[in-house]
Amino acid sequence: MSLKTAEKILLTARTLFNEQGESNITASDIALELDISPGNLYYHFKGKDSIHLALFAELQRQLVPLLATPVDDPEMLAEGESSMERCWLFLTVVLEQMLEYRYLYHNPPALMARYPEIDRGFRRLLRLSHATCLAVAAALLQQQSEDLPERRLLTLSDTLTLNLTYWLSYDALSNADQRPDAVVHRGVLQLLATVAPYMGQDERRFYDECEQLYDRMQRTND
Amino acid sequence: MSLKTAEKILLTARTLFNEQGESNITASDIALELDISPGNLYYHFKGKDSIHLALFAELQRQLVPLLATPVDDPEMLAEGESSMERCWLFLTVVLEQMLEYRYLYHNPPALMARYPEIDRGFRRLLRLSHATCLAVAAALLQQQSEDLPERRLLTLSDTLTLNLTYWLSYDALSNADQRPDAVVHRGVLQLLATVAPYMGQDERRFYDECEQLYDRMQRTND
DNA sequence: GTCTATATCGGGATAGAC
DNA sequence: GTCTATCCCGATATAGAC
Repeated sequence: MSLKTAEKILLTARTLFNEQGESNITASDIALELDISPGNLYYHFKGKDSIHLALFAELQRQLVPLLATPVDDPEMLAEGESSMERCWLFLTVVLEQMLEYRYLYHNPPALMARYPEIDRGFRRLLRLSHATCLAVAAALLQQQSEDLPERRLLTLSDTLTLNLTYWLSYDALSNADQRPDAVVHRGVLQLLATVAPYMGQDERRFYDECEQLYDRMQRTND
Repeated sequence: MSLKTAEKILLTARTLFNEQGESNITASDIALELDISPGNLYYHFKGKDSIHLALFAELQRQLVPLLATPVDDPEMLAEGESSMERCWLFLTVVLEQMLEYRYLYHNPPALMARYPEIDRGFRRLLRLSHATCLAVAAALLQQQSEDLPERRLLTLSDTLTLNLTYWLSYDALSNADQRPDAVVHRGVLQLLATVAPYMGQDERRFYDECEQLYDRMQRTND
């Protein structure tokens, strides 16, 4: 715990937001959890507002370059025979990153309404996600004999983006009983499942293996 | 405007919640909008809490029977040749109903954290939606030669449920520029698109027609 | 049923000592 | 940098007159 106070505040705030929901946490709660005084917190950040902006800036710094990778360099996912493995890994990393800031994905409109900056940023993030999903879909389908019409590919990317964006919320609501540490795996599987029906034999086989692997993981839970 | 005050309060609250976000509206805002005093509002409802519970009860009263229809009576969607038309209509009605209470879907965790009753109810609603989506998928795929393995059908229902639940939020974020009155149509199309790759020739043709119809609608917007 | 007036409470924010 | 003490304000909630 050699973090500076400012950093500790951001980390604690993020954790509390994730665990109890952003709207249920006050500046004093954060100070209390950290065993510092509210006054001290206000010395570092001018209230919840500037904490929120700082956290969102953090998320952008980490997620934007990550999401942009396959857009800037389509070869990254597509080349070789193992596009499936690459996509699987890539989506895992993305979802794990999102998980760290999941409070944001649980309730975008609330923050967007309060902070125009977050509003613009989140929409930008969503557009980027769409481009990323398009790249993922293209990589997975590249070895198909007949390729999808442009229109279909865009609709598929829409579905992928929606699933990616809201998976953490949906899973929290519907799979409360299952292993919480497998949220990310379930999410990746869900995304791959969306593309699965379009895939050829090889890719399908890999997907089936993932499915079985996941089922085995689930069983060890009982 | 022959509604009783209590009913007017619920209607106004719901409208304001939908337009400006639940967390940004206070009890006084509702009173102000209605041109009644805050005291009067508190005579009818003991604060925002009881308004929220009343609104959620309303939603349940309307949505539960609707979602349950195809679960209780699978023939409703499946019989005849026109299962596609029936599903299309059914999903339209469901989404329109959800649209009336969209503030809830924009931010489930916030309300669920505050009201255990809504927490239980929303999870119940989600389970029911899943069953409903399963029935819809089954109806659309009934005329397939080879039928989907159980596992795949469940995953598909998961995708449909997620898309149904979060479509209104996603559309509000990403399609702000497009016709707002077509949210529901876009949503239905999105849901059908998810099932499309599994469908046979006839169903596919109907879906393609929907797609073209929608595109024409969009163009009249310019 | 509806109003006005008022009490209460909690979170946001600042001043000034250490 | 950190603390204590305090102020401010908006939202919730109640009392009592009409």
